[in-house]
Amino acid sequence: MLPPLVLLVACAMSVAVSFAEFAPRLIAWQRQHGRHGLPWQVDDPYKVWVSEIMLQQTQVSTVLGYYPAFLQRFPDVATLAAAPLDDVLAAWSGLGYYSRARNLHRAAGQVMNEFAGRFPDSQDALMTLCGVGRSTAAAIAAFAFARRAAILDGNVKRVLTRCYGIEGWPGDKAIENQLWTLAEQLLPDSVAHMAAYTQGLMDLGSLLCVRGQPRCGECPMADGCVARAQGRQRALPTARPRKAQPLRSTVMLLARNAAGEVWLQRRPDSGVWGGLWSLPELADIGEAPHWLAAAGWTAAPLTPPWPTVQHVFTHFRLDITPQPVQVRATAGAGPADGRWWTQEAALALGLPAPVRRLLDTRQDSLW
DNA sequence: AACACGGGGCG
DNA sequence: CGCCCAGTGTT
Repeated sequence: MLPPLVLLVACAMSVAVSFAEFAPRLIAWQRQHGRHGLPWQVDDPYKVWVSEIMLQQTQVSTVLGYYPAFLQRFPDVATLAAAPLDDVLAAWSGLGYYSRARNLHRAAGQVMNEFAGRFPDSQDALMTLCGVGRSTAAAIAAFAFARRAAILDGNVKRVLTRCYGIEGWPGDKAIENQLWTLAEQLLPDSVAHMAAYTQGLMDLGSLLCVRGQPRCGECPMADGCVARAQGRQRALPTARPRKAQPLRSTVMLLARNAAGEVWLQRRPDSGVWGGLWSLPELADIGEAPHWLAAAGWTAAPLTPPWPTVQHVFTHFRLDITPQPVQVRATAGAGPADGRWWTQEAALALGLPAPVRRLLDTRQDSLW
């Protein structure tokens, strides 16, 4: 472990890879360590386009299992456009996200009808095709037409946010705009290496700069990576903000009889705390008199509730208002699914964590 | 079980 | 125009 001062100095001195340096480093790395010989790394916009659509949300290794047969069945855009949609869907079978296949078929028709069977060669024109957004259009433009267009997919976002220490969720418009601007600033000056550069970005993001365990030791940007200098690889890109969990609230009835026992009832087998013994729950304190009457109990006037406690689940928060009530129970009375328990016996049961806390002896002073 | 993901759809 | 979704794989 380095002493704090050394870390501080290291942070202060670390400088991100300069914009001018980024592309040359990436291109050199791609030449030596990137992917080569993929079946879509050819000079044919149709083949590039099909691969880019398949590669949306699908890994290279998976696409490799489907691409050759698809290309054999639909060797060019005219064949694809003329084929029945069902044939296209059949060839797509197993790749998932079938809207991509429908869009592919529609876009083939667009190329035939609106572009006379020749793929448009600009990012903007490519974006008019169904299923082709800004990033996919840039990839096709770069690979097939050596256009100076910036891609920005999930892999690239990871590389850029880490290398340049960009904080904030990339789904935010402001952050995404910032990333697009950066992606364009990093493009190589010359159009000559656009394919290697674009492939390099994809490869770096999917081979080294991965989400879980980035292999920084092999990364060409390592010495100029802000995230690495600060040990924040895992913190970038910033995760989507957890949408505020829905807040539910409930009243838990702490009913005690003359013997000091507490009333518990078994919860339904399904749902939260399935099958556990727990306290009776009411949606509102105002229901308490009716609930007690239905139970066949004579109760003392309600005292003020205990302070609300909050319990956090993975998908929601639950505010629990504990309402104590002293009852004079008659034998056999009470809801059918419950019974009286001594405190000791109750605490030996499987209880929801907040219920256990409420029954704990430390709460005795509240009674 | 939660998170991630490019483009489309919807309000 | 901005927010959220569908559908699937990964962690």
